[in-house]
Amino acid sequence: MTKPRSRNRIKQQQVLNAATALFTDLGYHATSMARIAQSANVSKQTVYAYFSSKEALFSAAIEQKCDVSGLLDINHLDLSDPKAALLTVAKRFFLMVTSKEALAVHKICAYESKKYPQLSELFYQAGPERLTADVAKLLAELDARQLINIKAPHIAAVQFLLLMKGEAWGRVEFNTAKQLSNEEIDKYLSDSVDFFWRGYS
Amino acid sequence: MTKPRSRNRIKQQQVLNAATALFTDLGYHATSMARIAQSANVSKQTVYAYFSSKEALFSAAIEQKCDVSGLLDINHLDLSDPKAALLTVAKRFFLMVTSKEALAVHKICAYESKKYPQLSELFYQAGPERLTADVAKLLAELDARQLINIKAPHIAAVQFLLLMKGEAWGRVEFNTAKQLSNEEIDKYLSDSVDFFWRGYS
DNA sequence: TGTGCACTGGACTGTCTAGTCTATTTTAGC
DNA sequence: GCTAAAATAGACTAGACAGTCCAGTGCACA
Repeated sequence: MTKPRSRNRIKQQQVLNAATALFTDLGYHATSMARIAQSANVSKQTVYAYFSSKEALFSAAIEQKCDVSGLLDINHLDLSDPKAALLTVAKRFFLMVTSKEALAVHKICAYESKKYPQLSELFYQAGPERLTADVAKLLAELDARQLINIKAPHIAAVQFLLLMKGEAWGRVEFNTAKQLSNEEIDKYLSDSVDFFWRGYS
Repeated sequence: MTKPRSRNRIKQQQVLNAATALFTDLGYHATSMARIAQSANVSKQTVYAYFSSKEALFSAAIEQKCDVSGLLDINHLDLSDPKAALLTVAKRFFLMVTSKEALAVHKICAYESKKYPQLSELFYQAGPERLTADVAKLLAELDARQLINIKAPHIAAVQFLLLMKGEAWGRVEFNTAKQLSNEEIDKYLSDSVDFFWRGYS
């Protein structure tokens, strides 16, 4: 029953998409296979034709949301104004990291990291590690052009990304009553880019 | 059956402790009431005598782990060497935030923040908000003594704490195969305190 | 010594859900 | 149009688990 037969890849994708939406929205336990089938407009039997178990479907569903390659798009930045370039990266990163989907995947991978260690490993590599590498590359480039003074780009990249999460990220993650305004966030990001710049100039 | 009768508060605490241990270890769904009763050396009936439902017990169990007051102990620091004081705070913070218990509570509150919004609110206030306020107070004191130049202590405190999580925190959170050594962590923390200091001197 | 409360253990109910099975219908290629 | 694979609806099994019920035990206090 596990083997995906040849014909209809579309159904498989329907199932996967429905599963991703439900898992990230409701979590693992609150999402039933029946509900996934219903939401995908497919019979339960079909779900099991493509995915051998709930666990397998869960893994496949989360996996397809882990990848963030190209998100910061660091290769198309105008480096003539390096601080502005960093601010652009900071804003892209912040938007991504506070997006509903990214947060959901983050939570679910962290929570299920015991049950699915290979999944959280995958998340970490395709997510944080990838982003850090991108930023490190950018910082190394700025250093090579003598626009900034960074001898350990990886560490600096870690610091940069952590900084840019700010208070707002935690507040979104825990869905607190008080949320920061866009103005506060913009100010925080630009202050933090300045701060980062001062530390490495 | 909901009312806790007068006599035996000890049993109630036994139940609560067992529940906390199991919930933080296994998560909400994987922890059954029967198992809690067993682990507390108590009958299921007794569990229900003190806590009206699984949800109520869960809330009570997590609540008792949220509080981190006094953890950084900022009032007994030697401020004659401010950078050393910051490094001390950084180390305390890092140890706390990567501890098994803190991570478990963090994950569970984030994951269940939709189902238990009041719980994640409580966590945020008793945890991150509290720690940030402590650090902000310390930074304001350093500023008052003209040892550092910080006009927005709250923001600087947010930055400080984010920085000190480092790469190691994420790796512990997601339980990645590669973990950083104590030497790497110590180096990162002291580098980051230096970096923070440069940004605000 | 007797009364009543706290507690125990285990049986029991109802519900939910992963996963299977069957009989039937749809679809695609020849 | 024929055939076989693919899909469907829905019934069904089996197990887990929240929460209740009950009959009985032990302890505290008067």
